[in-house]
Amino acid sequence: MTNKSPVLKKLRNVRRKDQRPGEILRAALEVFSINGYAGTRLDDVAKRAGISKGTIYLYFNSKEVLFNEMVRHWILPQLEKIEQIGKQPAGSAEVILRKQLKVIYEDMVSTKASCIPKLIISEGTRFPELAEFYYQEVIIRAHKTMHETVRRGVAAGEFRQDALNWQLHAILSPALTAAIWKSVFDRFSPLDLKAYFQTHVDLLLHGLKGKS
Amino acid sequence: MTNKSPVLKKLRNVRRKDQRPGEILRAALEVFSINGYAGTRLDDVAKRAGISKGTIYLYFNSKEVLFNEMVRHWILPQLEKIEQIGKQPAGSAEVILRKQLKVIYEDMVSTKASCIPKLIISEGTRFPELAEFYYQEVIIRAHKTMHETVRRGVAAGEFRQDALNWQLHAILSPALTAAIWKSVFDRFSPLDLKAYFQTHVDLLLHGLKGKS
Amino acid sequence: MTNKSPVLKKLRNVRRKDQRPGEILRAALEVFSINGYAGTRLDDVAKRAGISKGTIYLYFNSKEVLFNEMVRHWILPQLEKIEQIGKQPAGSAEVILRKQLKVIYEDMVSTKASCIPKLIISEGTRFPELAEFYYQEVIIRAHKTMHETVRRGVAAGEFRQDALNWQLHAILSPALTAAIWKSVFDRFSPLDLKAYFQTHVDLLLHGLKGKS
Amino acid sequence: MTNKSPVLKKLRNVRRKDQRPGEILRAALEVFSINGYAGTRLDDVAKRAGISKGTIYLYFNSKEVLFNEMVRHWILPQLEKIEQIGKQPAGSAEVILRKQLKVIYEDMVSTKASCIPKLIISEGTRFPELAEFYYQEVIIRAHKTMHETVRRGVAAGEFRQDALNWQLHAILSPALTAAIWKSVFDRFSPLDLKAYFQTHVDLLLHGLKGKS
DNA sequence: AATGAATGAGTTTTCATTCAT
DNA sequence: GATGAATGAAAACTCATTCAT
Repeated sequence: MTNKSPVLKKLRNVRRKDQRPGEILRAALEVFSINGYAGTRLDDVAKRAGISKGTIYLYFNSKEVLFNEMVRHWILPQLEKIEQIGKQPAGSAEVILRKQLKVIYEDMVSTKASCIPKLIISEGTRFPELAEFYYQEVIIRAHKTMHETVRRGVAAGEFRQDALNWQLHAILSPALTAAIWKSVFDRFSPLDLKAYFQTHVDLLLHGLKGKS
Repeated sequence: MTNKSPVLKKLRNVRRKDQRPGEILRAALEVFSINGYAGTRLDDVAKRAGISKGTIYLYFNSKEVLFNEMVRHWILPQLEKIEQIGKQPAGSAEVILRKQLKVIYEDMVSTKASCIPKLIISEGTRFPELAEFYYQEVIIRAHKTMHETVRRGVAAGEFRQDALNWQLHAILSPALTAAIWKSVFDRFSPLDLKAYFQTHVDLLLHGLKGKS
Repeated sequence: MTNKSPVLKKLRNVRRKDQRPGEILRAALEVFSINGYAGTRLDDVAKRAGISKGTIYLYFNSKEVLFNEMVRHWILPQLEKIEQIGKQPAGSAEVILRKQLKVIYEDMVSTKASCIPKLIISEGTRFPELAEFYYQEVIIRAHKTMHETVRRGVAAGEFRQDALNWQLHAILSPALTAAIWKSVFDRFSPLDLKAYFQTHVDLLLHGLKGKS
Repeated sequence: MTNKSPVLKKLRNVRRKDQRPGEILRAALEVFSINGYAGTRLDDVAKRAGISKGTIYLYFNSKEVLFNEMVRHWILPQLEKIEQIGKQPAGSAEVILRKQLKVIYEDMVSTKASCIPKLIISEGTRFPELAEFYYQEVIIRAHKTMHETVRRGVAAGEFRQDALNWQLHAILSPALTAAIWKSVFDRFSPLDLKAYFQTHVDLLLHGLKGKS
């Protein structure tokens, strides 16, 4: 009966109270990413969170608000990863680039939030601010950081001169494709993420280092 | 009053009759790709096709049937392109690869059907047969064809030995990314498709040809 | 089988199509006036109109729109009566006043729309534009017209001088009270409208004609 | 720290305890009279009373019970006024009538409870017992009392003989109208209650005293 | 073949009521 | 006694589908 102790009860409750929105946001991620915005019933989100439909409305004013806050909530970890990418220690451009790509794969592809890119793609037309937010805060920032690394490599004579002109979409896109593959096609042909990552890095570095 | 002639009417009608499903499929592509399956109202499809909602049901038994047939209809051209890729004439592996990639870009990215990948990604979870169909008939076949080209290049000493181990997702993914970019982010930052394609080919060929 | 004649069918249909909104507005008047705005379920309006819930939305965009248009629709006849009041022929002020009051009673109290005043009173706080519309277009205009008659009577020496200072609410209020009584208390004590009207006219005219 | 003394606390609490229902009934009057029964959320009543929603249920078993008790609570003062009307001292019928009307105006129109008539009108259909209670205990009793005064005036030769036949609605209705006006239209055109009362009395007495 | 009015099942949203603390 | 988080029944509103014309 230890869990009947008033102190413990209070503790448990406080924790629950604070967790509620988080639980909902987690359930929302799972359900929205399977069914999309319009295809998701709040009943299902509630059921997955183990609460009743009405409870959602205690924390989020509408389905649309829930969706928006959910996406932003799960983008945050990606933003933090981007920060890390920028703070790479000194070293050869190649080493830095490898580390940066590794960080991107780890979060964009291997975590719970790996379905975020799919959601942005699916709902970007209906929620343009969300698409723009993702574009500005995740894609562009990641691009900039990695471009800086390429610039350093070129300056050091490590990379080909014309690598500077490369479209950065082309440099990052394998990571995006991996995230999508995990969400959509993995059931038909599971992705060997390690090998895939290796291919990506090889391809990129050979491309960067080869003579123009 | 020429357009009141019974013969002309009939002619016009026959033509119309044949065009009807096509008009609907085109309207459906446009509307579904913007709103997704659940977010699309048949009213909007009808409006865009310039017909009434009931007419859709003369040609398609349900929203779901329409969606499925629509996707398959617009995947067809991609299938045909894939066929062409396989029938590449002899030549250096590099030349063939360039041509193959060009064909893929032309159809997957530059045509009306360029939103199909986005749709497959968005609705693949809800329509798994569709996702599988796309996986088998488009992705796998394109992979196989290109892998054969790589094999030829390796045999001829044109490409690095270990290129055979490369995950083909990584080889094709830039094209997928381009299609998605066009659908989702182009409004924020328009993609320079020519330059993007160039980067992709450079990256790939330098990677393939570089020494292991 | 005469009603299967194509012409008749068409006629019937056209009539129905044009009547639909009117039928809904009638049902809405009946149900809203019993339950008030918030207490009314559109299901009940639909049931009373003999249609389904969805049909209401073919003609009115929301419950609120239906309510507003309903009130305005049923106020129209009152506006027309007001017009008539203003166009009274010459005659002694007393005769004109009697006719004017009769017209008011006939429409405000004896018709289907007699519950409009009750609705305005009940919902005026929540729909201030509606209350103001009724105030401006019904109350004020009726006031002005009758005040003009009083003025004429005073000028002709028929009415007391100080009658001009009378608050017109006090002159019209018995009609309002009668409408309310009909809607609320008639079940407990049915109003003898003829006698009530007689009292009102007597009271008013004795008051107007008595010496100051 | 005096307010931490247990005795004071208890005192304060006792007082609070006794005031609680009254505070709720006051808040309920304000909110119900603005939004009507169905349009009122208990949350709003609680907020206005400065308590939590659950607390209401400590004193009232349901929204319906609260509404009923609230109306009866605020009708009480009107009942007491009616008692006073009946206990008028001797004097001319005119003087008594003036005093009686003054009392009615003072309570029905000038107090916090002046929105009660509007509430009865709005919700009378849904709460027929309430409407009947108001009819029997307020309207009928006021009518009877004033009719007795008229009878006295007629007997004394002070009023016209046929005044006895007058519908009493017509005699009291200006007061009702004033209460309604205050609740609904005052924002568009504020009622000058003194002048309005004067008109009412003038009109009535001239009518009563004029020769038939 | 084509229409579009009508339907009603399904979804979002609200809110009276309960209850653990 | 007081709270306010949680519930779920009920109501507004939507839209795929039908069908009379």
